[in-house]
Amino acid sequence: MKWDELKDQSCPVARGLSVIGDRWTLMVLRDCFLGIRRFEAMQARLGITRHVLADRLRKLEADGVLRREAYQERPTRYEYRLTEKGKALYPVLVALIGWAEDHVPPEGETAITLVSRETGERIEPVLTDARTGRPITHRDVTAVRNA
Amino acid sequence: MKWDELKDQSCPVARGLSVIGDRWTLMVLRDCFLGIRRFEAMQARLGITRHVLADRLRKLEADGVLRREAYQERPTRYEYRLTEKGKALYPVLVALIGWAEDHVPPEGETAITLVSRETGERIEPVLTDARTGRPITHRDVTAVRNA
DNA sequence: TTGACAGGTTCCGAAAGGGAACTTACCCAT
DNA sequence: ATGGGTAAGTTCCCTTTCGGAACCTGTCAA
Repeated sequence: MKWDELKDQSCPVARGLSVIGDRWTLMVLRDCFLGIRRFEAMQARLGITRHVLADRLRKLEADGVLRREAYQERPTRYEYRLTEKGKALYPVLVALIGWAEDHVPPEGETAITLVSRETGERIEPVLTDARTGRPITHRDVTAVRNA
Repeated sequence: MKWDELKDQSCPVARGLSVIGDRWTLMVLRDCFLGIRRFEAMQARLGITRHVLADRLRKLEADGVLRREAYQERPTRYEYRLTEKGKALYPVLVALIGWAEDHVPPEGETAITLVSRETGERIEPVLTDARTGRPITHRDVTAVRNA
């Protein structure tokens, strides 16, 4: 299978990965959530090559995850902002952070901590079922194939 | 930056992606969660080339996400199973599924639905803070850099 | 001895990625 | 007007990775 055939698959994992499954894409989105909006800043922070960054931003815009907005004229310069669709990816990023914090120990110390904007306290992300309020693990949940 | 330098970074997103940031890795893990354990079966389901699949399985084993277990001798054949570290990735996969279901519409119909193993009812994954029980969105949470 | 099965490995050409320099278009200070 | 700085890309070249298909190994069964 080729990579671009993924988006047409019926599996939601495949469809999701067709957008964010790339090596750099979630790193770009991490920076977006941190408020980084400009090409130069992203390139400097990520260490990604300019060519690849330009390509990823184009794709993310095409997929509706980012939107490009002119922040000055003459010369026209654009910055990249998360759309609602992009902001909806936050739980994916947080789930990944939670896993990495628990299972992929850093060399030195962890750079960021997620805190409540309101109380300033550290948060502990856990995925729950909105209906029952109970945590979701692979033991409680099973996937059924739709007929 | 090269890809394999990522695992040494202080950012948990980078560390997480150093393990599962690859194009195919989460697809492989999806199959693992569905109970697929053998090379041939994965290769047939994923359409990934055998070479890349062998490589990914090796890396996932080296990272402690999968463990290889002999299921027969003469000739020795191995199957791949999720470790606890691997099982802990379930929320990441579910968060991705949730996002894709809401924001990346399929061509036809969605192949799988997550249901409670107990009640059989459809679940609605939502990321919450274990302390307060409240949903986590980018609006409620902010990242602070550790000094 | 031929074939099937399972889990790989090997080979090749094609596509993607890394690194660095170049381009465009403007502003500002000398 | 000349040179330097800023920002967002693009272009070039070379290396790495990927996709596709064939081949290998060990065993059993017909």
